[in-house]
Amino acid sequence: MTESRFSSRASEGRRPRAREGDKRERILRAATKVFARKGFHATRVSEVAKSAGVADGTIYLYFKSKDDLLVSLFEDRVVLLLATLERELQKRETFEGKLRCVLELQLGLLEGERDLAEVITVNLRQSTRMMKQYAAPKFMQYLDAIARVVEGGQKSGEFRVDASPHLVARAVFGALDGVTMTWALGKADAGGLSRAATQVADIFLRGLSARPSP
Amino acid sequence: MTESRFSSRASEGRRPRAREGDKRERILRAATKVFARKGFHATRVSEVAKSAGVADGTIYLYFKSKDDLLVSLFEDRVVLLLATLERELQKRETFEGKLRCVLELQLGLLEGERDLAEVITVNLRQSTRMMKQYAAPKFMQYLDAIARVVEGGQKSGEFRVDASPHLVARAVFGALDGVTMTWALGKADAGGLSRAATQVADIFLRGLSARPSP
Amino acid sequence: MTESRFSSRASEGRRPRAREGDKRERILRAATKVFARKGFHATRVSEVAKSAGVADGTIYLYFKSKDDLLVSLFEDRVVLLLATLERELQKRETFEGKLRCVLELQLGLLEGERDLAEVITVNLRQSTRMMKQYAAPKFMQYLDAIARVVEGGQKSGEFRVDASPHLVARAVFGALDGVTMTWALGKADAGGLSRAATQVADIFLRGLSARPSP
Amino acid sequence: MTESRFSSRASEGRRPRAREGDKRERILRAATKVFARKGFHATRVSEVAKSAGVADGTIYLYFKSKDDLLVSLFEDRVVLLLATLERELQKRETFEGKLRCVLELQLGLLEGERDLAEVITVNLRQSTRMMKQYAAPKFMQYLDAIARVVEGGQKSGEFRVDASPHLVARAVFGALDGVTMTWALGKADAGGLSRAATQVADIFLRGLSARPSP
DNA sequence: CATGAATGAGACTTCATTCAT
DNA sequence: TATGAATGAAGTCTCATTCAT
Repeated sequence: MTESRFSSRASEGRRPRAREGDKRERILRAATKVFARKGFHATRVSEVAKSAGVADGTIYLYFKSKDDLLVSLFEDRVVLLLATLERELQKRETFEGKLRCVLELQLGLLEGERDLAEVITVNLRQSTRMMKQYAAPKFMQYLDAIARVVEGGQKSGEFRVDASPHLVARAVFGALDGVTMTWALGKADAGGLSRAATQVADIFLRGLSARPSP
Repeated sequence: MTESRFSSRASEGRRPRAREGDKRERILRAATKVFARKGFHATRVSEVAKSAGVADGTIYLYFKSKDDLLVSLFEDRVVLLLATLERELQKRETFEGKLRCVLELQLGLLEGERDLAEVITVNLRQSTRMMKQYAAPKFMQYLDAIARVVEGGQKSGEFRVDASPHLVARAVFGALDGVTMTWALGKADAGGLSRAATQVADIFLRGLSARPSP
Repeated sequence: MTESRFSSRASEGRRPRAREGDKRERILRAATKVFARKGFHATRVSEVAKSAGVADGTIYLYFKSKDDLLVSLFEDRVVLLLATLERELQKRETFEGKLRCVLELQLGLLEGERDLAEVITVNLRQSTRMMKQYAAPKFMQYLDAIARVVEGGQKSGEFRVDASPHLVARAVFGALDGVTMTWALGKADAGGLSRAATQVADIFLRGLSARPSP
Repeated sequence: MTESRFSSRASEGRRPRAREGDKRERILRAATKVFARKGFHATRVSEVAKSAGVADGTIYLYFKSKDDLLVSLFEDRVVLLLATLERELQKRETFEGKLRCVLELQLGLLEGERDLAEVITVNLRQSTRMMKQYAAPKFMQYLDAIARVVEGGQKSGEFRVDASPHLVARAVFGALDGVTMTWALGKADAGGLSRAATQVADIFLRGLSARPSP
């Protein structure tokens, strides 16, 4: 994973071209940690600043507002999922493989990043404006990607056709989200998400299969 | 479902014995509506008051704080789900029937109550204290109930045994939560959730089935 | 001391002519107790009501406002001191006797009424408007009475003349106030104030004496 | 008495290290003025802020709460009296001199600071928590210092022994407090307190004297 | 006369954001 | 770039007072 993941799409027009290109990153990392621990609203900008080892004002050199911190977090980390997903989906031949890929990616990317997982599954929903105006479209885009896999599988004859692709997409995403949330809020044991991915994939794939189970 | 579902278990020890016993209820209903529309944090107590047609201070005669409003909402409406679930599960013979029951109830109860659905799937997560200290245990309790159904099905031979009951429970809950969330945030077409319940149930049941699909 | 001490001078125009003429009194007594315990501002009207065993609204049938409660307390209990003082002063022959009378009355009246003592020495000052607009004039009137005793003693040759009567009055009053306050805030041992009166009187009388001490 | 008397011992751990080291001082001065004029409870924090020429929020950079403002006022200004008293008492040879010193200091320190005098004699008592938990102990400490002077005088044979040192201390303090209060609430004529100190001292000293007056 | 649920003005305090240094 | 003291708008909640019953 190169610097590309810290692409500057977000918060367009930021000033610092960054000699030490890591200050923005430090802030983002600190935000993830503190947001996960205390929740978005309960977290003070000054706490993120202290945790990042910068002055309060410095945050505003890299982010437009506290909300932008959350948006940028989403942008920088989650958008990555979409890009990776599209790329990986190409590589798989079967739609079964593609769907399994979706599951593995969504869970695999968060494995080992418990804080990020918690922010995405729990905290992201704390900002309504974000959910409705910003994150929702991204979610939809992601759900569409999943839905296309399902639809493709139906056309190819791999998946049963008596299920709405979009509904399935929502169910798949929700299932993974639910698994991740309880994992993040609970024990968060190592390897838990990877193992979960396989099991959940098995269930969905069998459930969607056009062919009788063996 | 009669008025009894709005029992006043929550916030025990409230003062007013209420000449018109519906003031507390009016506030709760207003809160659900406004929270769904603007989100918990973005909603001002005064907005709930205005929407309920009472004075700001009146809210504090029935609820300890703004947070308590959300807790009570959860208590009064969602806890109901648990009770109903336990009751309904008894009536079903097969575990397939029981699992289908879970799905139908979770979605069915929210059908027609879009605001409530949105509050539960989105807004409830806006209060971290609530999520971690209060709602989480309730969720766990609910998940346990689902897990027990899965476990029972495995023992009876109805369900395949190569899936962790708790993981399945999380996936099932998450899938329904995801479906509800997109429904609440999106079109929320009539009957959508009921139809969804059937389809999602089909997928999970087939996915979990111990017998080869026909 | 007859019912006359609960004369209805205060809060002129009160409605209740009182079948049970003790409700106003109960409220006043409750107010004294609660004010002494928690302070005037920290005391809620509802607390006085509960302590008096009446409804909140009932208080407003007997008193115009919370402030009026304090004013009335002052009126009903302290104004009594002035009246008694004037009466008693007449009976004493010497000015030494008159001054001793002042001391004994001020302390004697509060002896056994610790709550009242605390309200007067401490709580009364919590309402600025009261201090400046209401109590101050009463204090001045009381101080004047003391000053006249001193002045009389000076003219009669009993007291030394090199001390301002008004200053002495303030010092005497303050000394008693200080003794009362520490008594009320502290141990408040029985008989303490009476014994104190004698000692303080001895000091002031010797200090003011025109004749060399024996 | 230099600026050093406004040392910043109080509210330890304040954030601002203060570019212009007088902002805290400005707030304290403004608070003294406004508290004296309107009373503690009737004064709004925003009024203190306006009077100090700072924003409302700035007050909370230097003081934890409105109450802390009063406590700090007490700390910064009154505690000084104790320190000065102990120091000055050392310098006097006779106990007569020491007692006179107490009187002169207590009144002298407030002379010219009418607002402060009013806050201490009147407003300080407006916060019950303050009186009981905070100020009372300080008062006791101060009273003890006076009592020790009296006791010393009795042992040295300067003062008569038929008076409780603690009672005398309370009377002395009260007398000065009473004089100050009426001075602050009333005319507050220049030099009044100094002249008063001498007269009150004369009375108390003669009253306490072990030897016959000349 | 009595009640106590309801009112609503207004206070304290927080904290995201700014800007002079 | 970086800082962090200062700002001030705005929210939650309290509580004296009212008034329909």
